[in-house]
Amino acid sequence: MAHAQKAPSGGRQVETAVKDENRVRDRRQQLIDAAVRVFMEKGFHETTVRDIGKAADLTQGTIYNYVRSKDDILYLACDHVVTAYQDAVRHSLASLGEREDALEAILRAVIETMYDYQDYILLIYHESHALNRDSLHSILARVEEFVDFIKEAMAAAGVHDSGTTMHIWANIVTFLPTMVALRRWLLRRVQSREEVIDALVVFMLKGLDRG
Amino acid sequence: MAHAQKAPSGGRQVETAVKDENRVRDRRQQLIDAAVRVFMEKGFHETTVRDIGKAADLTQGTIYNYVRSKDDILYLACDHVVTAYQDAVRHSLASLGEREDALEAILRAVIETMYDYQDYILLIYHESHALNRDSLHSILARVEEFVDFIKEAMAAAGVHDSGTTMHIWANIVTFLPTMVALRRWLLRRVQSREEVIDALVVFMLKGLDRG
Amino acid sequence: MAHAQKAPSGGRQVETAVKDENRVRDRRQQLIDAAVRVFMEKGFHETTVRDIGKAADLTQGTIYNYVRSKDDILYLACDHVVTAYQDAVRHSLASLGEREDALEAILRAVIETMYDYQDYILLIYHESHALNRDSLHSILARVEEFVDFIKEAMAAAGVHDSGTTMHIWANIVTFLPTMVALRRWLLRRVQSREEVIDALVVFMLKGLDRG
Amino acid sequence: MAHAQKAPSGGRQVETAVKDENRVRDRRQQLIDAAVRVFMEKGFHETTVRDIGKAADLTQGTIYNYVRSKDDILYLACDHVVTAYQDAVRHSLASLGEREDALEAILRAVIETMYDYQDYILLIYHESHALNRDSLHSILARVEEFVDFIKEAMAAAGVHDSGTTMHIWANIVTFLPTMVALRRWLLRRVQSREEVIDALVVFMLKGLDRG
DNA sequence: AATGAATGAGACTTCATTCAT
DNA sequence: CATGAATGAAGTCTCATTCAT
Repeated sequence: MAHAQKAPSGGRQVETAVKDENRVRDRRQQLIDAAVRVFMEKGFHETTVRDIGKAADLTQGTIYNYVRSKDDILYLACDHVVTAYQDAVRHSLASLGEREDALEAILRAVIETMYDYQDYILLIYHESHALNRDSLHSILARVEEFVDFIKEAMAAAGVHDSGTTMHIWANIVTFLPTMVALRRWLLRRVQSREEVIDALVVFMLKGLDRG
Repeated sequence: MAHAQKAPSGGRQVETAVKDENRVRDRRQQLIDAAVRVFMEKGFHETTVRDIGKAADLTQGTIYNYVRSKDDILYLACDHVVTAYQDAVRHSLASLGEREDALEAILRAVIETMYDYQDYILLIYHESHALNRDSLHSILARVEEFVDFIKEAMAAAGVHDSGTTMHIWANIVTFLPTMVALRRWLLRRVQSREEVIDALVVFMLKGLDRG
Repeated sequence: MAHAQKAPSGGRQVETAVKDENRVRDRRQQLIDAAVRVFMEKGFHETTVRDIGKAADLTQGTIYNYVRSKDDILYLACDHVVTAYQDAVRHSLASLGEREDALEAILRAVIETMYDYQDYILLIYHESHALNRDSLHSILARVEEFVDFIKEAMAAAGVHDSGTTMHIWANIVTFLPTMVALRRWLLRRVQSREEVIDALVVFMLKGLDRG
Repeated sequence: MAHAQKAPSGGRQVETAVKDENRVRDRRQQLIDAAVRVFMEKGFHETTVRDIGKAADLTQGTIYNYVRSKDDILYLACDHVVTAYQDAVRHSLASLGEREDALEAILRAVIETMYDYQDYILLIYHESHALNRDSLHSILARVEEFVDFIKEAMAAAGVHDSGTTMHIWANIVTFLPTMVALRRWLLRRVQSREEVIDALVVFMLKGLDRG
């Protein structure tokens, strides 16, 4: 068992045979970037480890020094992608302050970021079910955490209702925007980015009694 | 190996080596039912043609008399599943008449059917990207058709707005309910079926200015 | 799980994907003969499944229709080899009758057969530790059974002593002859087959108080 | 990469890249001890060079400074193990003197030492055929030398017969005791160490006309 | 001399598809 | 038309060995 353990904050552990942490971080990023790219293009199952290696400029043997299985790569890719999206939203909201229209700002941030990260979102929706139990749970836990984060942001923006309603609302607010990714083939034919975003913002504001 | 062609109403053609149309229909249904079942359980890529055969009580050789590839089976399964869901909604709305609350009835029908067909919906969202171009387009065409159908139903129920808004709205109405399937792992912890349905109906009514 | 089960009398089960029992028997024999040949020449670990396939005139895919793993092949080969040796001894002793010199005949049968099956015996001594637990136990059970058989034959030939002594004696009688295989590199330089056999028979007769 | 040559007394040469002979001797002993341990536990083929390194507290790179291949390690391990056993026997017999029962003492020494070195003996019988020609010949030469040593000891103890008979006898005396290792799974169920040793001594004494 | 990351050949195994019966 | 055995391409992963630092 030459593989040691590395714990990305809060996620599941992916073992590595390499000791130098900096190197692990760098090579993994190289690997993840390539994997995300090629998974988005061909899908996880159609992608071979060799494809990933080629895209990452790593030999197969080297890849397996930083990861124990192809599944690990998928996990790392999904984790990266989810984190990237959520961080982008959090970052957007960090500079929010106590504005009048905080709620609208939240909705807009969520949707706009979704627009920017469409491909990432699609990757998650297409491939996350190929994750094994542990990996999936780890990813879903991140999503849950994000839903809670949005729930709190909404509360801070003055949205109040029963717990169950807030729960559904937070789910709607985090889920409905995925439509821009999952229905883009149908939306793009008719609407521009701005139109879609505006329409969704308005729709949700009304749904949240803030129309 | 003369594969003739068979056109399932409106979809892409799947070739068969068998002449007798009735037999083709029967065997394919057998195949589809089994495939849907096993795909829902294990996923398309994890399922072997042998698995499907076992579930359908057909040998591998026989399967290939009614289908040209494993991909064909996926297409037939997806087509079946989408059609089943949409037919169920249409059926629900057929008995609608000119009620006052037609819009709410539409929304409720869409969501409730979604609840009933959760597993089917998941199958589509998980596996449709494994379809080849033609098959995917065929399925998406069905979805588009359904969105249009809902759009018209909404109009008939008195919802009027600009074309682009109606387009987005119809997309929201057909998309947001998939949340009950795609977020069930998070919703089920807190809410009952009725609560979720009611909340979604109310939310959408307001979003559509009918709250 | 397309593999059904086949139980070679008393041994562990090796699954097969093929239904026709006659075919399974024939193909397995083909496989086993080839495997024994090539294992004897190159050893189990140095032999690839492709090598076995080439020797057996079976493609790799076909092999895996009759066996689930390379380990299964080793098990089948070991089982065959042990059985062949033991059957040969039993066969020799079947025609024994109630002779005066029954004990000597037993010893001679064991040793001579060992001489004839030297290569088989070497295969067992070289590769049996590569078997997995279950397979090894199955093979060892066969050996134990054989030791008991010899023990009874010795008793029938008038050898009597305490149970523990009989146990050791039966072990010696079945073990010492393996020397002709395991020490052949050293024996062959000096002695002929007959000399070795005679010397061993005489030695054992004396050891068993029948000199 | 200039590998120089080092000759372990009388065996085949194993090259090293390191100059300092003391260091070579020390590191190799470290390596051998670890290798023997891990080979006994998992077998040669199942053991990776990394495993050996971990057990020896040496990195892979370092190992290859003292050895040219994994096969070299096996050779060193086998050589060590054979030597250890034989030295133990020789040591036992050194203090023998001109006793009446010298022959019995010899037999007892051989068997008892075999008992003590069971695991070593098993290692030889399990893995020596993985050695390459040269290495194997080197080990077998050691065995032959030992057989001759025992032959002479027997002669000194008054055992006399024709050359071929003496040769076989010496082989029996050195081979039969391996039964305590190779049949221990069957012997241990019934007999204690002392019983087995006594029975073997008695059996061999009689076989050698000294019963 | 030690380290440990990189390499890449090659092993086992799966499975969609074909085809003789 | 059904059967089910045969095929072989292709995939994942391991690991002995090398080599830059």
